[in-house]
Amino acid sequence: MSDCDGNFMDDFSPLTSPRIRDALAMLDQNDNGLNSISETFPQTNISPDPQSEQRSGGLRDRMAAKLGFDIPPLEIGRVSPSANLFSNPILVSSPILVISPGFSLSPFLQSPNMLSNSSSQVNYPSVSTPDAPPETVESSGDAHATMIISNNNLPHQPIEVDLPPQGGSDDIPTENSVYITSHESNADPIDAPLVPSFDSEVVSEADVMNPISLESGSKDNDKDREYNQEEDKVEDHNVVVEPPSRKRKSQVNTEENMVSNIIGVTRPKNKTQSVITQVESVEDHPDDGFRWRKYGQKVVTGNANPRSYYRCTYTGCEVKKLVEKSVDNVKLVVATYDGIHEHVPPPERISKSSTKNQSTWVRDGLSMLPSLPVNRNHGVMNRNDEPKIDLVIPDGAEGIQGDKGVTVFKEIRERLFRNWYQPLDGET
DNA sequence: CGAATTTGACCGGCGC
DNA sequence: GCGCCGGTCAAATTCG
Repeated sequence: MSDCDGNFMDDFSPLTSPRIRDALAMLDQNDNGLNSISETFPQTNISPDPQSEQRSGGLRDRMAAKLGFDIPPLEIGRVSPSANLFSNPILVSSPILVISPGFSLSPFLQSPNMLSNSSSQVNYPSVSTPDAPPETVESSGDAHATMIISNNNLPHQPIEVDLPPQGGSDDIPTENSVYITSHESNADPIDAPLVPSFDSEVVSEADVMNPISLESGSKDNDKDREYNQEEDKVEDHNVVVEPPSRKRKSQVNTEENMVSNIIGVTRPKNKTQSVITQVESVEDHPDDGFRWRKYGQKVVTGNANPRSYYRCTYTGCEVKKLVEKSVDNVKLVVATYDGIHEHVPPPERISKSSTKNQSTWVRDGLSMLPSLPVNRNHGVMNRNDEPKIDLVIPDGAEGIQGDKGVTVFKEIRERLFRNWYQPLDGET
């Protein structure tokens, strides 16, 4: 917990790449700071990607049916030569995705394609923005991403987003996609304060790699922490706060705080934010810079590839991670991070990663963006929840250079951690 | 020998 | 009410 108190930002690595900005810019042509997508693209109904028609009958279709919207096909092929986010170098370009609370992640795991690159334009039917074409968001590059926007009040909105031509450096690891669910409205009365209130944020894949220090209500769960004992061997990578593990009858009953998500999985009643990353890798469990302990494995319907369950081994950290290979492409490893790491990666780990694995969060700034401020009470989506993107970091977002060479987007930081971040040197 | 993984059982939610 | 399903537990096993 101590890690969370104030200085976590100093632990972020430099946010050097403009890539995220470009990507974000694609989503929001408004040059006036942060904008709510729900405001910018009210009631949008994205037209199905023509390419998706070519994959009828696939998992994507199943998921589309399940989610209630069409899923654009995955376009894999853009590989960053030096991408080494994970120990496995084969990574795909990564789009940026933010999903509001109430949107189940499970479907994405089963059909990661919907997260991947797609066509070159974003069509936003009914979109009306001062600075952006009503129905189209063009990109400055050739990389694309498909966005699934969830909103409790809007229809599911798959949005394709073009990514800039690797605006960042080549060594920026690129995940195929990142989903971030957030929420805010249903925060648990008890835990809500633990995480700054914020709407969905558009974050780069690197964000997922952040060793972020966020409170996650662990105060109430200290007694539940038993699985981690290695503070100096952190290997975490992504964070999302998850409520205490579901207990059996004989165990502490916290069912009153639980609720089912879209596919019936027990989740915290007030939703939990999660981040889904998709990485092309030959390994079943690519190294993401954090240390995980596997606690289960299971084959789930819709994917012959088993899903593995991991927990962060860091003491007190309750971040969980689900990893499975895409049913459509075994090279794609889809990982869902549930919870927020309340600690920073240990020095040795950072060193190791930067020298051996070249984990991005160590080498480039993107990874050091504040990770998803996930409240254990956020993220769980209900079957009827609608997609929503509450916030898009506009092009030209102000980056802040910290005293440790850390650069973060001020907008993001303030939005995500406004309740407890400490101004960086030179900042007013 | 301690840590990590494996794996079958168990649990609870959801749909029928 | 029952069966299915995803997630978790925990004893056994393997690994370093």
